[in-house]
Amino acid sequence: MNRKITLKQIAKELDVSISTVSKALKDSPEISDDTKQKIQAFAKLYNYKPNNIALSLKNRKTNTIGIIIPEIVHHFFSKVIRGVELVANQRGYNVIIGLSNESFSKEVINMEMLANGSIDGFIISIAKETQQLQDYHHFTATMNQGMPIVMFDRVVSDIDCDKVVVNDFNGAKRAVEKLIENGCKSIALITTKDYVSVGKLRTQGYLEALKEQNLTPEADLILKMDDTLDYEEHLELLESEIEQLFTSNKKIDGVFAVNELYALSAMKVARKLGHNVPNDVQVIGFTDGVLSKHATPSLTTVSQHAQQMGEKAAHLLIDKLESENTDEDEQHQTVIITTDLIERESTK
Amino acid sequence: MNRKITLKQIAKELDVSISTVSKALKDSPEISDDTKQKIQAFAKLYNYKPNNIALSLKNRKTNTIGIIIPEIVHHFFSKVIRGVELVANQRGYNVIIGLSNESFSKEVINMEMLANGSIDGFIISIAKETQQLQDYHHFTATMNQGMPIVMFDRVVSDIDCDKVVVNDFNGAKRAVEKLIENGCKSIALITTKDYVSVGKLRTQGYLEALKEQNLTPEADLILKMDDTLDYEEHLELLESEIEQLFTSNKKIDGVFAVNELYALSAMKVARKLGHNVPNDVQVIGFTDGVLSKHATPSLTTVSQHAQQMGEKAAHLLIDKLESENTDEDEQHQTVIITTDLIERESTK
DNA sequence: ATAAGTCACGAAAACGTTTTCGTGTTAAAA
DNA sequence: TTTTAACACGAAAACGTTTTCGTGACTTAT
Repeated sequence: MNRKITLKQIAKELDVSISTVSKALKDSPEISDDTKQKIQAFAKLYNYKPNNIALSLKNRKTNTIGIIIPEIVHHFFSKVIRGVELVANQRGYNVIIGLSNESFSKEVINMEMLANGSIDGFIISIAKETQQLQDYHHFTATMNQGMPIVMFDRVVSDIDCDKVVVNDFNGAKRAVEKLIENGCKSIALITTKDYVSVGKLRTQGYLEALKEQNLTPEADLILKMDDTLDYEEHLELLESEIEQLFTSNKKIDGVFAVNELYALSAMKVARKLGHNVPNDVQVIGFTDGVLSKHATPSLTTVSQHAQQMGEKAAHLLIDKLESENTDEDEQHQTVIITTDLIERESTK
Repeated sequence: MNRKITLKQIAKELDVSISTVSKALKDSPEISDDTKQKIQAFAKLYNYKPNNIALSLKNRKTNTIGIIIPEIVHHFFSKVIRGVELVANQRGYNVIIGLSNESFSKEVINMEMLANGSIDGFIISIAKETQQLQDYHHFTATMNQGMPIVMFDRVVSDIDCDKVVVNDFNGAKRAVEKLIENGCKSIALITTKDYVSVGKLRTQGYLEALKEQNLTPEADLILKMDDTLDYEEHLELLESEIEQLFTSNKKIDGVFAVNELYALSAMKVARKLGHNVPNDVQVIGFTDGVLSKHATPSLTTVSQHAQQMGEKAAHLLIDKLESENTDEDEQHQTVIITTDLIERESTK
């Protein structure tokens, strides 16, 4: 077991000073060619690599970014991580993950744990519970310490930082327009309670599309799910709610759902009730998931370009980290990733 | 912008030495109650938290574990990560991720980047390319430096380290037995080329099940996919291969596939060819995915308990990190997670 | 009153780097 | 021959901790 070799050990072996070794390995002109050769050869032989922790301490820079997300077993978030990791790696950074599990306290603890020197900046999508509580002190505290934050997807408008979001409003609007174009007269919406920012925006997009086409929204057609429940575990609850929606509104011929699971369940329930998708009922979901692609019939969805969001967020953060601009009054930007409507078999 | 406060600053403000501050904050009996109170109050006021990097350097311990996986946009791997993160957090560790993207060189680079002091140990599932090349020098090198490794799922038997695997052989065997019990006479296998360790084991399980039931395996019924291709992107290739399998073997009434995508595609093709699942053809897959659960018909699968694997791997690693036992000749263990057959609609 | 012991604190080293600033030696210039 | 400059290297500080050891100032026991 040969522990990693240090400058000090090399110096001792070769009977020179630590400074000399350090400089030699950096090809400093201060050191004679002879000495450099000797030291470099020795270092190579013993596979010397500078200790990252020591460098971090010295430079007060870890070259590591922290990403805090509510959940990792989720196609959208894992794609975002992939994007973040991709550009982070390209630009010489590591990525450390923290899962809030949708819990406010876990989000806070995770951030505090990482903010004490472990990372240079955060990329965050906030927990549902945080959105409900509207307690953002941990964000402001972190930023006050000079640690930049980039929020994505679930952002909070009160906080002034860089953001990467999807145009939820437009994406939803476009989806509903598509349903209308395809002849739907009675379009249901399956969404979340309003405190979830993205759910709210998508709902507004739905309403706007109806309005522009002079259709009057009906409260009966809007199903707001309580998404504090984990419907992955309680599919039957979700399905029974949707079934009720269908049975009490026989004329439904289109469904826009704010996520993949709702959309899929809608298709399932529709089929169960004897409706054909897309002939009797057309369905559009929202997300980047695998389910949409592999469902039968495959699901038309609004694609969020998750990986692109991750890449953009990482670029924004690293740009900020590497700009010497330490002004207090720097400008923050919000990047909007445009959604695409991916047409598949669940629409005509 | 108030940068994080340090011991030195507190010491200066209160006109005591750094040592005194450090001890006071640790409630050392060496320090008088008066001074302790004063210092603790001040520290609390300024929200002092020790700098992790400095601690890491001092203790030569980062309390961070690195996880290297081939791909993160994958239900199995993200569940493993969730498991790792869960116990890591419980036990006071952070998790830093590296994606090999199935590439040997990225795996090596990632490991080298992290091995230079950033982490205390690795949890790894190796890239396909590494499995092909059979070049494991980066693993041995890392371990030689005294950095422990825990491998999971895709492990390499030549390397002596802790491992967490699924009983691929038994899981596959059980699945095929189930098909036989359910009356299948002609069971096809859709698997990968043999260099993928898990694919190989599952294939062996398939063969063993047939053998025990005195069924003779037929080469025609075994489809080995070249999994260097990304079939998520080229579904049609996969499907045409499977279609050929079905058309040249009309009597197929059961399919065992070594992953979710293959199984799903098999169902799709079967349906396309006019077969009913499960009445004409029964299908079983292998994995923990979402697709199986939400497919129509939902897919009977061999569950791998990915999260449990992650948890176990993390425990193994941290146990090793925290055992003072620094003996060279320590024993390594291989933990086998038993699979479960989850019966759904694709089997009778 | 002196020796011994406690108390409360500070100095300094250590973890592994980088970098600034000296400094002794040699070579070139005056 | 003396002054100056270049050269090649080392000492030391710094990043922020923890911890060992030392040491004055008291207190207690003799």
